[in-house]
Amino acid sequence: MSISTLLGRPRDASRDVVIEKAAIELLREVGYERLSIEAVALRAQVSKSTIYRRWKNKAELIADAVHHYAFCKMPSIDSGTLRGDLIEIITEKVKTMKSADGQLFAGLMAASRTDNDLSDLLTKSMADGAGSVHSAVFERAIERGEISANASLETVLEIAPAVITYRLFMSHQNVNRKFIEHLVDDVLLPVLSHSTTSPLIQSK
Amino acid sequence: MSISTLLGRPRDASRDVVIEKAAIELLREVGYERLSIEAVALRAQVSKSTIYRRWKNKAELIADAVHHYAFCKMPSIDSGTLRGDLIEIITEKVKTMKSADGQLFAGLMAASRTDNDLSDLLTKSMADGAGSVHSAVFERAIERGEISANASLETVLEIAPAVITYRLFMSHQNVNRKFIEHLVDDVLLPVLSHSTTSPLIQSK
Amino acid sequence: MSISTLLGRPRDASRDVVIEKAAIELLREVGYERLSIEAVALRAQVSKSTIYRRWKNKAELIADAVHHYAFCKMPSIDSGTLRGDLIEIITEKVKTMKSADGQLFAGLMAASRTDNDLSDLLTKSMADGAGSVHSAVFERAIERGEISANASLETVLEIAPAVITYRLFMSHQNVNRKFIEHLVDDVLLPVLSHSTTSPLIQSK
Amino acid sequence: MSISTLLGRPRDASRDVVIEKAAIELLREVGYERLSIEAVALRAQVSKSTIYRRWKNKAELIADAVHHYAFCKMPSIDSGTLRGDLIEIITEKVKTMKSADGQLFAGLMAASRTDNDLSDLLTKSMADGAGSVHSAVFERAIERGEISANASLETVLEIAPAVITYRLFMSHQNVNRKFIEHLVDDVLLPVLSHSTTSPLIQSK
DNA sequence: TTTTAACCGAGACGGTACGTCACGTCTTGTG
DNA sequence: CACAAGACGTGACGTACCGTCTCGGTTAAAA
Repeated sequence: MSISTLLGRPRDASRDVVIEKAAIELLREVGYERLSIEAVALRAQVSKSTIYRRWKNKAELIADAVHHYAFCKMPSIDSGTLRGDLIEIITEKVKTMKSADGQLFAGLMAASRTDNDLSDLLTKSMADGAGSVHSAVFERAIERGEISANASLETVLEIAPAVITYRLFMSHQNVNRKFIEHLVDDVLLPVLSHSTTSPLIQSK
Repeated sequence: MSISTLLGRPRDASRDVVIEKAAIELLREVGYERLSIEAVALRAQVSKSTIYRRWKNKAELIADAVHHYAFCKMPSIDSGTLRGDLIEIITEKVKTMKSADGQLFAGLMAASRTDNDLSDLLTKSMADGAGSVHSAVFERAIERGEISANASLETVLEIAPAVITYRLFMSHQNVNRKFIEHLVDDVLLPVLSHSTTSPLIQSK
Repeated sequence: MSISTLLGRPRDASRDVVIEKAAIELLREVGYERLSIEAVALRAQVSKSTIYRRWKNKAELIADAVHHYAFCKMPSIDSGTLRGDLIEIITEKVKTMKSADGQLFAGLMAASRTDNDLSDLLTKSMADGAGSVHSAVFERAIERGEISANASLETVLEIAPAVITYRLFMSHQNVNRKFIEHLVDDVLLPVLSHSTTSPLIQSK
Repeated sequence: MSISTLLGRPRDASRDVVIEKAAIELLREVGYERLSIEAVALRAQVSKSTIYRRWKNKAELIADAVHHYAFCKMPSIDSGTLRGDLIEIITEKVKTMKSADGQLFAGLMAASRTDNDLSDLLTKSMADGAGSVHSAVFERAIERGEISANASLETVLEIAPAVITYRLFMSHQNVNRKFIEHLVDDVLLPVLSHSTTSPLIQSK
C-alpha cells in the first residue's frame, strides 16, 4: 500500500455514487433482468464507458450497488414483551421486503448467484442491520426473565430470516399477521424456551 | 370441450421429453441465465419453432422441465427414532442439493424470480417429493409415542426446507452433519414437542 | 450447383437492393469513413442484423453496393471531330465525378483498398460504360481519316481515366476546360497520331 | 507577430521524429484505417496528449509523417539516352511502390480522401522528390538534342505518376518492364516530341 | 533563485460505432 | 397441421478509439 499510484486523471469518486444510485433505482423499477447498463448510464448522466471502466459487467455493478446501499434503518422497538417485540420486528422487516425494496431484493438475489460475496454480505447486513435492535430486544427479555441468559439467540436469527425470505421469494406464500404470530408462537418462542431449559428436560 | 381439432399432423409427444431433458442438462451446465433456447434446440435435435409452439418462452419451458424432472427419489428410511429419520432425510436432501443439482438448483432459483409459477411448482415439488416419505416417518413416530398425533408436522415442513435452502444458496454457509443435528435437536424436535404439549402448558 | 439448399425462410432479395441503395445514398452524403452501418439500417428500414447476415462488414457492403450501382449513362456524342468528341466525353465524365457522385467515387476508392475485386470492377465499369461510346467515336474518326485504323485506342483508355482520377482525387488539382484541352491536344491526340505513323518514323 | 510566447518548458522536438516514425511503421503494418493514435503513442513511448498537442487529429499526423518521410531516395541515373533514363526512373519508382511501401502508399491514398492537404502534400512530395533527378535527366536530353528546350516536361510529370498510381492501386493491373516500355515509347516520348515540334506542324 | 507557464505521462471522461448474441416472431418447403 | 431451417426486427451486450480533460510532476526561460 501507500505509494498509491497517483498517475493519470483520478477517477471521479462521486460518479460511483451517482451510478450506483441510478442502478438501485432501476433495479427497483424494472428488476434485475430488464435493467440495462445503457439505461443506468442514461439515468446517471454518465457514459457507458465510464461504467465499464469501473465494473466488469452488470452483475458486478449491481453487486456493488446493493452492497453500498444501506437499506434497513430499523426503528427502535419496545412493546413490553418478547413476543410483541419479535412480532413487530418481523412485521417491519416483511413490510420492507414486500414494498419498494421488493424488486431490489429480488435483484439482489439474482446478483447473489453471480457473486457469492455479495450474498454473504447481504445475509450479514440483514443480521447486522437487525443485530443491534435484536440485541436490545433480547437483553430486555432476559432482564424481564422471559428467557434465560443462555437462550439460543443465534438460532432465532438463523430461522426467522430464512423462513421469511423463503416464503416471500421462493414459495411465494403470503406472510401476513397470522403467519408471523404462528412463527413466533410455534417456532421462535419454543426454540428459545427449549434452549433455556434444555439441560434439564432434554436427554440426548 | 374436447372435440379437440384433430386435424393435421399430431404433435410428436416424445419431443417434449427430449426437449425438457436437453433443457435440464443445459441448466446444470451453464445455469439459467446463460441457457439459450437455441442451444436447447440444438441439443434436442429439434427446431426452435417446435419449442416455441409448445412453450411461451424460456421461463415456461424451464418451469415444465423442472416440474417433470423428478429430482428426489428419496430412499425409504427407518432408523428407529424420529430424530434419526429426520437427520437422514435432511442429510439426503442436502446431499442432492449440493452435488450435481447445485447448478440446476441455482438456475431454478433464478427462474423463480421471473416466473412465480415456476417457483410455486418448485416449492410444491420439493414438498410433494418429500411428502410421502415424511408422512411415513411421522406416522411411525406417532405410533412409537415420540410425538402426539396433533403435532405440527406442517410447521416442520415450513422450516426445514427454508433454513437449508437459505443457508446453501443465500448465506452460503455450509450445511454439515453438525448443523443438521443442531437443526433437528434445537429447532425441529422442540417445535414438535411444543405443539404436542401446547394445549397444556402454554397460556397465551 | 442447383440442389440449392431450399431450407428455411428464404432471404428477401428485395432487401439487398434497398440496403445497397441506402448505402450509396449515404456514401454520397457523408463519405465512406463517416458512413455507419447503423445509419444504413435506419435509412433502409432494415435491422442491423439483416445487414450483418448478408455482409461481413462495412467494406463488403460498400463493395457490393458500388458494384451493383450503375453510375454512368453516357449520352451519345458526335461533334464532328475527334478532338471535339474527346473533349466532350472527358468533360462529361469529369462533371459526373465532381458532382453528386464525387463522394461516392471517393467512397468507392476507399472500398477498393479492402476489396481488390471491387477496384478491378470499378476500373472495368469505367472503361465498359464508356466503351461503347468510345468505340463509336473512334470508328467515326477512322472513317473521317483523322486517325489510322491501327491507332492505339487502348492507350488512350489507359491514360485519360488515370490522369483525371489522379488529378481529382489525389493531387486535388482542378480539372477545367483548359486542362481537358491540354490533355487532348498535347497528350491524347499526339499519342494517337504517333501510333498511326509509328511504323514509319519510330525506330526502336 | 512573433513575440511567440517563449515561456514554459519548450517542446521536445525530438519527439516529433519518434512519433512520425512510429506512425509510418504502423501505417505500413496495418494501413490507415486500422491505425490508432493509441497504438502510435504506445509504440513511440509517448503519451496520447503529446500527440494531440502537436497535431489536430489522425489525418494531420499522418500528413506530416508522410511529408517528412523521405520515401524516394532516387539514385543518380545516367543511361546515356532519355528513353533509358525514363525507363530506369519509372522502374525504380514502381519498385518502391510495390515493395515495403505498398501498404504505406495505400494508407496514404486512403488518408488523402479525408485530408486533401495530405494528398496535395503527397503529390507534391512525389513530384519534388523526383524533381531534381528528373531535371538532370531532361537537361542532359536537351543537351544531347533528343528533345527541344521547350519540350513539355511538366506534361510528362502529369502523366507518368498518374498512370502508374492508377494501375497499381486502382485497376490493380501489374506494371512490368513491358508496360513501362510501352508507356515511355508510346506515350511519354511522343508527347515530348510533339511539344517539341508543335509550333511547326500542328495547326489548330 | 524563485517564479511561471508550458510540457509530459497517465489515464478518466463523454461519445459513437463496432460486430455479436439471443430473443421471440415470421415465412418458406417438406412429410 | 407439424416440423426443420433459418430470415427478420429488436435491443442489449461488451469492446475499441476518438478527441478532450484533469491530474501530479518536470523543465527551462524570465523575473
